[in-house]
Amino acid sequence: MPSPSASLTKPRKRPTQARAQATVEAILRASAHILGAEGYDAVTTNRVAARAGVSIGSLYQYFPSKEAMVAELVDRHCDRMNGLFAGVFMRARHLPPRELTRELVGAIYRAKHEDPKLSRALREQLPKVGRLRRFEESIEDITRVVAAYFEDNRALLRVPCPRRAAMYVVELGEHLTMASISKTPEVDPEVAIDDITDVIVRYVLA
Amino acid sequence: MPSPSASLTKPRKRPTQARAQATVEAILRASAHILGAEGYDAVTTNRVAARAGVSIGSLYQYFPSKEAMVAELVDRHCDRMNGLFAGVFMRARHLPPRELTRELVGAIYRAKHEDPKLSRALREQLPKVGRLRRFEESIEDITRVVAAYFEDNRALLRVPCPRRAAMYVVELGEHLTMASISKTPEVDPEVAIDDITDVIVRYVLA
Amino acid sequence: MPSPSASLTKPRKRPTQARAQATVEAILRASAHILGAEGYDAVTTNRVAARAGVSIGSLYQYFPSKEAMVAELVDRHCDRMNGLFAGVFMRARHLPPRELTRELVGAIYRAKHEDPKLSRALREQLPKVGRLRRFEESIEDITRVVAAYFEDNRALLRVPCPRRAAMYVVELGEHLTMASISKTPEVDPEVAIDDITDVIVRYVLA
Amino acid sequence: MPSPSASLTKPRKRPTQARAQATVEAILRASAHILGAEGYDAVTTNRVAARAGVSIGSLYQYFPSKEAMVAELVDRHCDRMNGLFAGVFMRARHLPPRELTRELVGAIYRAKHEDPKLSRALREQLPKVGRLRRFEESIEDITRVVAAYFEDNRALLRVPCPRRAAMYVVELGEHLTMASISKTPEVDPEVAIDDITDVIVRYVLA
DNA sequence: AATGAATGAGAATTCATTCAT
DNA sequence: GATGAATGAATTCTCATTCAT
Repeated sequence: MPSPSASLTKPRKRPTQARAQATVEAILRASAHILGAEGYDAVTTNRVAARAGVSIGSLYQYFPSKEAMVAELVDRHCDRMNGLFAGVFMRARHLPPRELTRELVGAIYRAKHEDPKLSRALREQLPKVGRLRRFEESIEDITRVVAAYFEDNRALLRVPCPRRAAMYVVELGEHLTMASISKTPEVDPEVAIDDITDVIVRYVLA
Repeated sequence: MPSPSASLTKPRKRPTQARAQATVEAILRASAHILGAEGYDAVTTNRVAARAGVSIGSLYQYFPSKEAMVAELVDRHCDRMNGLFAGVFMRARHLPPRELTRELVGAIYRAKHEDPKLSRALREQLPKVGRLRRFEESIEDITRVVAAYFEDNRALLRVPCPRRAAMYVVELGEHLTMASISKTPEVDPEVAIDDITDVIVRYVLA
Repeated sequence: MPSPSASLTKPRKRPTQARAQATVEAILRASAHILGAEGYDAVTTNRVAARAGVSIGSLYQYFPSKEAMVAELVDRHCDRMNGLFAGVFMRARHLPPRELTRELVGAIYRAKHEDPKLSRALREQLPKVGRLRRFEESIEDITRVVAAYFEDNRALLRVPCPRRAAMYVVELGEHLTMASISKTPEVDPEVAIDDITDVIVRYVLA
Repeated sequence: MPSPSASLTKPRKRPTQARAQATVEAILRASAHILGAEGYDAVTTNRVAARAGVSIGSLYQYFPSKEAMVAELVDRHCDRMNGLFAGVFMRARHLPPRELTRELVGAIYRAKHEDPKLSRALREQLPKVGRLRRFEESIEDITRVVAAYFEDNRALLRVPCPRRAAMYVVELGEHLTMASISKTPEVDPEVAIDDITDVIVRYVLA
């Protein structure tokens, strides 16, 4: 029995057979490709189905709408980023602040760097796809983690308000990685990561 | 100044020009309103014409396409921002770097503050292709000005590459003002401007 | 400014030009034809537009949905029937009961007889088209008129409850005309009208 | 009766048949439910299969098409109604006409009363083509029985044409029961049955 | 026999744009 | 110039039905 709160962007059915799983993956891969290469408006359900080598009907078996399909892409992307952040933070939390920061920025940077245009498109289509709230929540989660870290390490901190500093830092980390990847993908990642780390660290540390 | 005895029924300028101007303004105002309030997808030519109190035919009299219409909006916005930036920069370029930065951030902040939603839509929702790329180009213009300033004042600079530093600084100024206005509108503008200035200055200055 | 309560079946715009009026009529004529000849499922917007010699876009200029289009057909039909009933009742209310009844039945019968299949389809598609309520209200109106007449002429009445008698009579008049027209369109209208009148009169009159 | 010593693990009938029967019943029950509750348009083969707890493949194992499935529903309903009518008619055919009529109306009334919405949907919402015409045919069958009775009892008859009288009477019985059940469910069934009987008898009998 | 994944024709609807008046 | 009626390609989505496993 499906949940009564089934939303418009909730996947339609859990594919159980391997074949179905493959279909879903093919669809998502096709969406991602078109979205990255030509932008959201080029993502039409028929094109996605065609590129996935699947009938349009199959697409709608698994996704109730075009938005749901892209939302799934967004969800996976967010999950991946959140997981990455949490994982690196766990592993590196006892490093000195600069190194910790560099690890975090580096992880995010490299993840987005794999497909800059897709990352950007995903970020931009959040509102259309009803995932803005979810994304903001995950940003807030991260901000909370950072703020807690700042509270615990006030001695290192240059700025007075840990809460607001955390917000700036997260905003800044998110945005500068994105901007750097979109606008200067040719710059050596290590250099870009250094720069972004630098912006953050200089602002925050005593 | 025309003679005061000119017939009251004879308009001073060719009426067509004055009326045409009014029509164009009404159209752009309507586009801007819809764009800010409901986003780019809601900006349809028919709706714009309706809201502007103008027939769809007239809209196409003045704009050859929807893209041209929105491009005009973008152009004006960019012209205004660039003018603002250039003006403040001219006036304040001999202030100490921190004050100069603060002036610039403040100007941008206040300009965006007038219509946060429109500013945001203009920045985030427009397709990044064709004439609508103008926004990005205008950012690049500003970046060039900043980079030139950095080149001229290398002595003050902490970071090695003025070009890249300029990019980070502009992105950061752009984005943090927007984020601050949208996400923490309750914070005193002066405080927000101070913080953003701080982020920039700490990063850049020796 | 359109009414804020604009419903899904409310026509989209009042056509003002003669050409537009002609378009609307052509669309409605085409709908009516297909509905009568092949039933509701055959009424597709594209077919209607094609048959009306009009583009699909034009159809949607005037009707926000397929339902709205058929609803307009229903509305016109109901208006016509109500008007007919009211008109005949006014004109014939002082005739002896049997003649009055015959006039009313005859008017309805002849109106429906013009296009039996269309009348039937219209009647059957009321729920799908969101006009059930409206139809029922107009039946209730008529029932009230009949009930009032019965109250005023209790002496003639055989049955005890004028209210319920009115309901039976209207139900019966509605349905028997419909059934007679659909199932035995070959029977001489005058005979059918006599029969139906007879059913009603025998039941009701002392 | 099979031997009581038959192995308990060996089903008495070929299991396939019993299971198949159960499947068919489940499918028909599901169709009937959806048809009654949400109307014919909501009856989709996939939904029916889901509600029946059966795969769509199985549904097509037992019914070659959607039409066949609904036709089976109609057939059963008609068989039941015709059987009921025939049974009561057999049993009561020698009662005086008024009592006979009352028996028949009562039987129909009670049968429809069991599931008014399904009865109504069956009558009003099904396409009148192909195998689904069966409903109309079944009405015609009943009409023939009534007509035959009228022929055999011309002496009692007030109206000249037994054939047409039969049609009116059946339509009227059908429709007034339905209307009474749907529109005035609060009225005591016995009273409603009396009224309907009265309409019929007054019309027909000398 | 059963399953459920896959199919695809076909339906409704939108919206930038054209053009006759 | 202005108007607004008309256009139709393009898009989303449904649902009866087939078929491989």
